[in-house]
Amino acid sequence: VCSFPNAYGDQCENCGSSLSPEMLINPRSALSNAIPVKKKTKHWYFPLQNYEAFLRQWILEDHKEWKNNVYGQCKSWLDNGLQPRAMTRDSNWGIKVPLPDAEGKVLYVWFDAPIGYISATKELISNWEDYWCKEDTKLVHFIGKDNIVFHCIIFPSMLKAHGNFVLPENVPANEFLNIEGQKVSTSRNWAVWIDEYVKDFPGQQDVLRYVLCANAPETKDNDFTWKDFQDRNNSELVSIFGNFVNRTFVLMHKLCNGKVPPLHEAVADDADAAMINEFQFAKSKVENALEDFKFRDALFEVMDLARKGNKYMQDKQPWILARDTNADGQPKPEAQQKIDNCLHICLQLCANLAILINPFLPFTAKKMLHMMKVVDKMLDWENAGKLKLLSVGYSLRAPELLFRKIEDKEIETQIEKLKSGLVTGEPAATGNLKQVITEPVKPTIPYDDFAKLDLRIGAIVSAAKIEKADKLLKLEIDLGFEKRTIVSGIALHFKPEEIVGKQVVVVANLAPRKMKGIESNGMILMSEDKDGRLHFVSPEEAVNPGAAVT
RNA sequence: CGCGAAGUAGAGCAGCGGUAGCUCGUCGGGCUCAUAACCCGAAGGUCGGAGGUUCGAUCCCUCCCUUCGCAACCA
Repeated sequence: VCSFPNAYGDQCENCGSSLSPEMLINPRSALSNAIPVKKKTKHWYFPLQNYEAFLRQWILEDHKEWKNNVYGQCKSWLDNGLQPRAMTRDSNWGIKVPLPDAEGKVLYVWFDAPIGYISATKELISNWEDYWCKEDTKLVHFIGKDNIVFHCIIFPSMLKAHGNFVLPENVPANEFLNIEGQKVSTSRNWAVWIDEYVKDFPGQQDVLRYVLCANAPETKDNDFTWKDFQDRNNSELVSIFGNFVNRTFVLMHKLCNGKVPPLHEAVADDADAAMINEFQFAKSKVENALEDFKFRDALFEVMDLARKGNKYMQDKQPWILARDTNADGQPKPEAQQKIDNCLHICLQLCANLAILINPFLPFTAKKMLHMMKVVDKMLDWENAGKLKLLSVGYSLRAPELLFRKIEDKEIETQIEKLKSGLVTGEPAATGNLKQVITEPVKPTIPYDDFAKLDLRIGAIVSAAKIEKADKLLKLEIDLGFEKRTIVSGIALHFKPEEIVGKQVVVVANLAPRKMKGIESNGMILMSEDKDGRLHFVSPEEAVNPGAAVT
């Protein structure tokens, strides 16, 4: 349609046209550059169209609560009409089709991958059927947006066809998470590798968990940035959550002899009651958010409870009450009772926070258990919302910091690491046009400016070092219609004898210039890679010298 | 070209017909048990753009722009 040379067999990245493979002009293999040949083949199909009615009812009517992106995508597929889908491929690797007449056939990825979910369960536990076949099982697929149709249309149809398996209850597909503005790519090494993270931030696994959850792309694509990682750690985990737990423990040791103080009903006030109510309230808010797959909101509610704890303690000011002393320097009994009440509630709140944060930050919950000297069992979810998790009179350990501040320098190191590890310029053969921008793109120019350049293919006829010049080579270039002398600053990168015969791109109408007394008539185009090495820009295969580059 | 999702303060998100809000960040003041929180105050948004419906639109309609995804021998 637009004659874009790198158009794929399904869609053109340039003009966006949908293409069938046969519509391609002059098709080429991206790997070998060979001309494709049409072949006859045979495949096994799944009659997806037979499940259209079922899917319409099941998704469009019975699961209106699914997320916008998921529901919309499914509706679009169903409205366009389902087609039979090939479940086999011709390939020399993969899961072989176990049929006598299926030589050279393997199963389609999306046929065997989801079945793999089931076999993985089987591998793991003996009662695997409880997870896949019982009516009260809730199957939920946590996926990214690019996999929606496979988990909502194809796999459910397969399960339905079999008949004995439960269907997904929900498929809360997320959008994409980028890193520092660019798409994650392990092949380009644009990623945060867990093993390296653990080395660089030992014991801080929960920080990454926190940031990834708090910033999850639940409704739109999102960015992971190291700055945000630092901010969320320092201002939320350290200052709000960590600080609340820390100040509670410090005060408990200072004002209550390191023991859980009693709650004196006689002096308890509305603020105490209100704070206690928040326990149960927070529990149900977290619970509801989790049930709705709103993990960001759920985590926010946990933090919000810690925030309320900070405020409660601030309003109570036990450290001020402690100044109301008798002659012996000890707080008066009534003051002490108020202090007891405040810290009793703050400590029970810490226990509650441990339970609520456990699904998100398990290591942090464990640390808190240690400080509180209680058993793992306390973290059971049904304990959330309760007031008497820590027994009165029980002595607790000294506080240990749950989180530590992350310094600017650490963040800079990570950003540097990320950028320096980036692998740029994927092979052109992959047809990937989205190159990494290593330096800013120059201002836009009109086409006419570009047209002023006369670029030609030339062949290097001879090359020689120029005396008293480290970097210069004197090249004779054959442009077909004439031979030219061009001086090029590439002597540090190539030996003269190595480059003779090579075809290169020449700027043919560049103003002549003298270098070391030799007149250079043109310029050779080079590309510099991330290691500073130079590479010729050359035609993929030999063309006639003088050919224009446009 | 088409289809789906998204575009709201520096960042991350709510709101979805009636004076634009939350968390974090920024600036000023108070307080201080704490890796400091909390309180008070302030700055910062023509809610992607243009039309339309309405007494009134971030919210409804139309068109447009931008980003991501959309049947792979990738999972």
